[in-house]
Amino acid sequence: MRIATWNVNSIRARLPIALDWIQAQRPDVLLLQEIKTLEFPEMEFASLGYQIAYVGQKSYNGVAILSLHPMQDVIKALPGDPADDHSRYIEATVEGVRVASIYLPNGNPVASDKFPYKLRWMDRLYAHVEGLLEREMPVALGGDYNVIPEPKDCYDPRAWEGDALYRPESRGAFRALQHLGYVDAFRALHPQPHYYTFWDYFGNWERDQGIRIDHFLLSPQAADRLTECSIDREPRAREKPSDHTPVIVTLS
DNA sequence: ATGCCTATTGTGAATAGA
Repeated sequence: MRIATWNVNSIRARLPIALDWIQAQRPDVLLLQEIKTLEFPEMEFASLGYQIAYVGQKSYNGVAILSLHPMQDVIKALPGDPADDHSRYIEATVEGVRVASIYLPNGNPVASDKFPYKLRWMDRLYAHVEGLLEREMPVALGGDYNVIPEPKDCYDPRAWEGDALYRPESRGAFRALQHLGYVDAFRALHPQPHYYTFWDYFGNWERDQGIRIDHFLLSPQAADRLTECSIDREPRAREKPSDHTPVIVTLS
């Protein structure tokens, strides 16, 4: 079973690239973030055989799960704060695997209320995915975590000091998820430094100065089945790309 | 450190991203 995650930075702006990519790769499940619309363009993907569950929002945020197989028990918000109106979390069961599409808050500027919002959101995520472990089933939490886990996950750690993506609180909260028993799938298979999933639009792609912030966290039952995890840089090299590129995980 | 670019809303310039 192949599951991919991709922050597309607007599904409408990315429609040609996304349709090309999904036809070329045919993942069983594709988790999308930042669809940036209230209404997902479902028809185009349905005609390729994909079922779609999503929670949209005007202009900002928005997450989706596209699946070649039926989805069960969809939830469309991260529990823990009914007043949180950002569309940043959706979860479903596909072929016995619990999958989530996560768009974790950026958190910048750190001096604003956005940073405590990010940390509170990570606390809610911790509480929720701790509960998922009790199901003792494979869980794959994919998405844009907006966290650079370690120095080797960026080109120049000094450039990121003090940034919400690299602050000790953010990295600590990500590490806490791992300490619950969730495995960073890409890192487990690729210990080498300088693998990236995001490059800004200011020339960092050309210089290959990126950051690794899109991740799959796997429950023990999913990690036992982990055979492959890769970053597909091809969509980032195209015309009018997203600033993120897909990560694909394979479970036996 | 900031925002060189991109996207959205909506039709000009502000907001957000990371």
